[in-house]
Amino acid sequence: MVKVLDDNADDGPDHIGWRLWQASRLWQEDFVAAMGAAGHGWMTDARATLLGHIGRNGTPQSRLIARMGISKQAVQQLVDGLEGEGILCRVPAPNDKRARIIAHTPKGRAALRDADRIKLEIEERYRRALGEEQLSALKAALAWLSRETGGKNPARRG
Amino acid sequence: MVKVLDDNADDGPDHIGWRLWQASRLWQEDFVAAMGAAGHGWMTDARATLLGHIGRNGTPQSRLIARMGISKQAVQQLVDGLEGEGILCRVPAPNDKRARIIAHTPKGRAALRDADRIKLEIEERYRRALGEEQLSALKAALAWLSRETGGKNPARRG
DNA sequence: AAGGGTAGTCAAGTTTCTTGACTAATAGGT
DNA sequence: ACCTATTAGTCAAGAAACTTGACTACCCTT
Repeated sequence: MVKVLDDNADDGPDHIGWRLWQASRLWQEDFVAAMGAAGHGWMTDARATLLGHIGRNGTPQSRLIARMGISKQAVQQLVDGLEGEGILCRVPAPNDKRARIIAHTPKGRAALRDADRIKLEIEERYRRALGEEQLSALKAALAWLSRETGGKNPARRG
Repeated sequence: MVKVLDDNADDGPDHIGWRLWQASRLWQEDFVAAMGAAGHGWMTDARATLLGHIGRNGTPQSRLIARMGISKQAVQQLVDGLEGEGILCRVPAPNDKRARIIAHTPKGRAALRDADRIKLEIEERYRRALGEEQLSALKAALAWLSRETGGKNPARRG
């Protein structure tokens, strides 16, 4: 009879995928919490990700779709929600009557400033703990993973 | 009139949180795809995360809840699903008539073997690309982030 | 002007995770 | 033994973040 011993009783799994998931989740929790504390209670993980892809002068919705690796309908629904919150607005594109530019409202720009500040604060916290060298290595490694494994993500299908 | 120039037209945002999210997502995509190819088409991101927390000899549901940082109902539903797929089963705990041990079925153990292999394959791919040194640095940095920022996660409420 | 690809919308459904309300068993103090 | 608080788990309902499928409107090429 085998002794009933839980072989990962201590601290959970240990493969790199789990660590990535965990770290990502914790970063987002931190970020959303800090944004909430700064008065932007509407912020969520998914919205933060979307907003990160929108430039200061706006970004065509089609480009958001191409970049984010999720379906165009998902992007649309996220934008719908943020439009409803008064953070984003859709303006017609000058060249193409089909296209819309997703841009920040004044309220959105205020949130953007706070978000940028908070991102830097979190990164600074990481830097203090890991040290400049290890943080740089982390960023470099993640950059490779995003580029190499993610480069082939062909905007999905329709 | 400002020139309409999208300031992140090239490759998206660049803060560490986004990189973590991206890397995590790509790992999971790889893993789920490889598991699907190995005949385990029922595998999803969330299920992979849950299964990673279950020891070879089973793990009490309450411990899963404490570890995973999600609500007990979420764990329950995930387990329900995997029980329905024939991957997991709930056996009564010997000491405590309330408790249930979540354990693998034979089918679940087969999946576990494939999962372990695939995790190693993905990690090996990362190792070839990043080199041993950079991969170690990545793992060390992620370990810190999980431990330090995540240690205070008090099993939520509920 | 015709046909094919692109930009976006509408509708409906799935997965994953949430809060709230509940039952049953255990643990501790009196 | 008895009451109470805590712990383990379930049931029900719902929100968030996605998905596929079907559609319209526009652009570009031939």
